[in-house]
Amino acid sequence: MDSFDRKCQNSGIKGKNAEVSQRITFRTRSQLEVMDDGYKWRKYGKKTVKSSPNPRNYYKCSGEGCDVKKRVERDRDDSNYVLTTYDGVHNHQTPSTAYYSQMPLLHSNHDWALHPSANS
DNA sequence: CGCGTTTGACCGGCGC
DNA sequence: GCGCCGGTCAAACGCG
Repeated sequence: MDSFDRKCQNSGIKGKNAEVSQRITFRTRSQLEVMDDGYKWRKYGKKTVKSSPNPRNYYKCSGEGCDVKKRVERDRDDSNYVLTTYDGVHNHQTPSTAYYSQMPLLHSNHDWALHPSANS
C-alpha cells in the first residue's frame, strides 16, 4: 500500500442521513475492492448505479447492535482506485486489533483532513 | 452446522 | 401522477 493515499470527503449529510453521524469516503489504490479494516463485513447487496459503469457493493458490519454499513465502488475516472464509504460508528470492539494501528483515524474522533473533492 | 455470499425483486423517496 | 434511481431484504447454495 505505497499509494495508500486516502481522500476523505464529508458529503452533505442531510435529512435521513442525519442519523449517520459519520460518513467517510476513502479512495484507495487497490486492485481488489476488499478493504479488510479488521471488522467483519457481510455483503447484503449489489447494485449497478448509473453514476458508474461498475457495480456497487453493499456491506454491513456483523455485530450485535452494530449497524455500521459500508459501501464499495470503483472510481469512475480511475478504475484502478476503489471508493470505500463507511456509514456510522461501531458499537463493539475491533475483532482484529492487529489492524487497529493501521486505521487509527477510524477510531479517532478527529476531524480527518476534510479534503474537499479534489477530484475535479 | 453455521454463516457468508449471490441475484432478483420490491419499496420508498425525489424529481419532473 | 408517473418515472427513475438507490437502497434494502429475502431465499438458496456453497464452503469452511
